[in-house]
Amino acid sequence: MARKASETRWELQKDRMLRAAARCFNEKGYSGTSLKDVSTILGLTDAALYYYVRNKEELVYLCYLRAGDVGREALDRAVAEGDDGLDIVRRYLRYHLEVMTGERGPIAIMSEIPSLEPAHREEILEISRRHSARFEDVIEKGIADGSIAPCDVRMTGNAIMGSLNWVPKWFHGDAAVADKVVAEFPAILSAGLVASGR
Amino acid sequence: MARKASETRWELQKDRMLRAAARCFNEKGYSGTSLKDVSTILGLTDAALYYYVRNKEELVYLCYLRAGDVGREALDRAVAEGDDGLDIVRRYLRYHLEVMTGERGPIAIMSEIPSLEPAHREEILEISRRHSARFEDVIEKGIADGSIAPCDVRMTGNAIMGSLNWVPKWFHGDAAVADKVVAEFPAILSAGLVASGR
DNA sequence: CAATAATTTTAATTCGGATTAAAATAATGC
DNA sequence: GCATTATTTTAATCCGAATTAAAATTATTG
Repeated sequence: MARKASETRWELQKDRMLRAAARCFNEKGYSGTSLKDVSTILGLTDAALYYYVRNKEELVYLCYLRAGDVGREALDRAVAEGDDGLDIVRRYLRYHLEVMTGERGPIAIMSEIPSLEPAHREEILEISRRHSARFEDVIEKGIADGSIAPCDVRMTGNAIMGSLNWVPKWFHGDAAVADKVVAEFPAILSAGLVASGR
Repeated sequence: MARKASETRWELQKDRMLRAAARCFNEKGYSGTSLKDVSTILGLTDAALYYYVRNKEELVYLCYLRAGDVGREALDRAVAEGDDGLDIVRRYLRYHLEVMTGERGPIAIMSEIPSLEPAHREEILEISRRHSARFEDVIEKGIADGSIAPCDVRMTGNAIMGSLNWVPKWFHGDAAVADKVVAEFPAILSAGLVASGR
């Protein structure tokens, strides 16, 4: 109830909880994850989670909100720092993958949006749609500036984002693999975009 | 598609059930799907499903087995009919996508392997691993025959399979989109593989 | 048509994990 | 050290979907 005075500690614990939950959801699936699984990672009792969250649905919702933030921040940064469209795509992929496979991870795969309650579902869907649209805009920009070969922007976006979204399914925290993912994936996923003559 | 000449009514209904279940699982998530959701699509009562399957876990398991079959058949056919490594990759993608987006679909996304019971889980994991390994072999073959540019085979395989696995997440049966997916995806996903000079 | 098997339904029951309330412990400010 | 607030636990309860058993319906076969 009270959540004013010591927001720092509260938020730290809550963030730990969200990371633990994301890990469970990604690895064990949503239905396979009980609140006990999450709380055990934190060294707590399942009931303790209700101090931070109203219910399991909200736990998923917050994981997805966090996932959305991470994606948006990566794209923001790529747009801010990047050069032409192709460069922005590659930076975005690298930045996003760095977080996914790094200390702030894991990031929840948004597999269970439909089981969110309507208001939350709409919000997450909107975030998701907006992110895809922004990414497609970058591809279009790349086509316009000549760095990216003309292509079906929607399908290409779907292809790249799908691959990215699936990463947490097979990446499970191995640091050596993380380096390889960050090093290889941006090039692999953007290889098909490169305009001829580059 | 190796369909038996005479399929019993039981087998036909069971197949309908598996497709209905795959659709529910993909669209509503596993936890969001009740047996009632599946049975309603078939015009049945939830309890009727138990005539075809021992329990919900087995329903998932059979959906995944089916998904595995579809992938294997597509790869078999691509290997049988294809030319060099790159051609096999492209055919595989096309064949697999044709089934995913066609009449036999939808195909279940294997998101909930961890919640399968141990024996089933191991079996599905093994099928999944074998499929990935076969796909990576094709990429290696392509590198050897010069059709595919040298690359990190494991990462490249992960990238392509991830994108493929995610398709049922955003494709929901629109025939026009299906055509576009089949037409565009194989090229998009294999574009990065092409050896220079092709 | 009778008889048997196949399929589905009705009507419970079960069961595990989510949720809650109250109590206990730990932290913090004065 | 005392009072207040923050955090966690204990110990239920709740709830809904999975599951089951028996009955009812529908198909099949000789």
